[in-house]
Amino acid sequence: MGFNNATQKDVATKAGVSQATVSNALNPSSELNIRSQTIERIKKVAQELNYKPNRFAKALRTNRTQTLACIIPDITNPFYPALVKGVQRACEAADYDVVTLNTDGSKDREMHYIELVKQGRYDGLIGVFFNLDSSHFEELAEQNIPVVRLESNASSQAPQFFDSLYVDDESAFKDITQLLIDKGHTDICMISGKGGPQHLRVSGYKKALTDSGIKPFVQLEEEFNENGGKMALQKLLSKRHSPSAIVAANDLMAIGCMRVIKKLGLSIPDQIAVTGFDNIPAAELVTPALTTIDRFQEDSAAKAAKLIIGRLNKQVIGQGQTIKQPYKIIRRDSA
Amino acid sequence: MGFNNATQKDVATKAGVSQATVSNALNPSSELNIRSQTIERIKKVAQELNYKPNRFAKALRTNRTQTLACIIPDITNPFYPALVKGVQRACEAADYDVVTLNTDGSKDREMHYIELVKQGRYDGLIGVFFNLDSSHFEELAEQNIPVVRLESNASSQAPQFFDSLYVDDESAFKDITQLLIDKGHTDICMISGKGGPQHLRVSGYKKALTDSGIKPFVQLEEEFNENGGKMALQKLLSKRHSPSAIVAANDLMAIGCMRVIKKLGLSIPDQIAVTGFDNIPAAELVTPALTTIDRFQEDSAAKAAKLIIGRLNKQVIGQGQTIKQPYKIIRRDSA
DNA sequence: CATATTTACTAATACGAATTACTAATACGT
DNA sequence: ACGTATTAGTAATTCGTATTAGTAAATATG
Repeated sequence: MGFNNATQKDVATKAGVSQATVSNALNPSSELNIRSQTIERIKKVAQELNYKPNRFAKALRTNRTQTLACIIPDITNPFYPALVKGVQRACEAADYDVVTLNTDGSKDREMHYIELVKQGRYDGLIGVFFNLDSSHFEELAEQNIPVVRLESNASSQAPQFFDSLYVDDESAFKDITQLLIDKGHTDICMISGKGGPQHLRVSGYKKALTDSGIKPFVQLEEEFNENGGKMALQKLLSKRHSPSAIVAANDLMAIGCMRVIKKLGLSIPDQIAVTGFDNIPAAELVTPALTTIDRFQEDSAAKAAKLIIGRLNKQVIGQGQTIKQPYKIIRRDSA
Repeated sequence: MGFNNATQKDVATKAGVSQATVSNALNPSSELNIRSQTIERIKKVAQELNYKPNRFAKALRTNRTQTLACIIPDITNPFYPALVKGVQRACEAADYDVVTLNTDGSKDREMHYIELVKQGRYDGLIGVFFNLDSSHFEELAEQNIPVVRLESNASSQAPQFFDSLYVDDESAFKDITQLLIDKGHTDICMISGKGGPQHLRVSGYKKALTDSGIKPFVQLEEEFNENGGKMALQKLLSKRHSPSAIVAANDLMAIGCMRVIKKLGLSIPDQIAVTGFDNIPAAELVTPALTTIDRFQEDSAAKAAKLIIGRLNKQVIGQGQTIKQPYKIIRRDSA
């Protein structure tokens, strides 16, 4: 298992200096004086021997693991791969490893992974949490372990133990509902799951309607996936006549809902228009292609990772920030 | 950064023994004799102090990192999340971390990551490689770093430097083509990308046709994604009259192809039937739902991870194995 | 009963890098 | 010319664990 790796000692011997000097020469942060020609010589030898610092020795000494945790509900949920990729991209550039952990959206698992981070297994974490509030991150903050949460609203309470990148879901849903209103729809319903951020989406939908004097109708469902979308629409139709447009809380629900509409022989968007949220890959593959909202997951996540690394390098300091991220309506054929 | 973690020394002091004894008591693999009551006492104290071994110290000493690399082309390709999840599931159970690395399908990046593994950064690797052959894994084998490749055919040449889990693509495509034949199709074309495993898929398709005396027609395209599917079908239709069925080399190509068919106003499957391969999540979301082949990615990948861990624990020894994995035709509405 | 063996541990060291404390040589100020 | 800085390094120690080499006491053997 992993032999033949040159160590600082090997470099030192070949360059005719001590191990300490190699360490200092290669870590320019050091305060010690070394002649620049010596530094050059050492660097050259290091290159010749293909010296790569042993990150475990380094971690042991410095308490820095060069590894970040990326904690998400479920990598097989099509919303998350782009997020993970953004984190990986930013981390690769800085030679950080990233370990992706799935919580399944359960509080126990969210707390379990936080625990691992507290134990110093990772230098920082980027995460999407459904069940934790600010206080769960206090100890992490005390230990100086930076955290970025990717969220759906501005988490406002001070003290802020973490950085927060959020998309203004309420405003996004107000916008997409407005899009439907502008297209002349006067009967617009919403289907949504019951989970965390979803009430903001509902409230955005309602705000747009109130401004236009349209009466809201919201059908909630436990699951917020494709099946939830199917169920919600069926319940909705059993309660009232069919609306001219449906705002779904996310793409998966929208797609489930489209399935039911098509099965009923109704046309999309002519008889019922449908909108989603997330712009998952399948959104442009379904028929008709789904009108939805992109949250630029990959870029936001990359930004999150850079922020963490910035804090680890003391380039970013001070209180946790709450930073709004952009979104964009993607007009396709379903509305 | 990660203080307040109890060490073996702390446990030793509190239990009134030496650090070495703690180490030995907690690592039952050791050959030393320790009274079982002493072991119990140490374990109890360890629990009280919430002792967690420092995995970097451990890694430094043992050259074992408790981390596996999972090397794939692209986490945002819908085929891979399930695979990654399978690996994560198996690794979590054994307290291994998994670092997921994206190669973008490029040879440079594939080799780059192999290099990292050689440096001892990970204990083993599970990977999908498009551009590497057996010889690239020889050094890894010499260093006793176990490798499992997830492949599309039995890689046969001895000496076998790695384990291989493969799905018999040729046979799968023979089967799905046969399904179309059995449904009465007599004009079946195939669209495919040019990349690695795809020629086996083409040859499976051809074999089925030859047995039935139908003339094959294959349209190749550079990209093997949705766009590749679109392009391939357009080229195909510019060269010959439209077939009654199309076998696509994967789901993404099938979906692209379906888009073109629908745009032409032809019905699926009545005028043209379409089949895919992979059973990505979008396959059941498109309209009509795609008939395709499931490769049980998640389970295979979990098996791969367990195999790696088995080798690391010396529970599995000997030459690399080549193990066939199951597949299953998923009949939906597109064929 | 004297010696060999086993039992149950401890002391010392190693892993590779970072860091603290030290030293030898040169330069500087008065 | 003498004491003080500065320069350019080195030696020794540390991080937490695993392991090798002991050791002291208890037990077995002839």
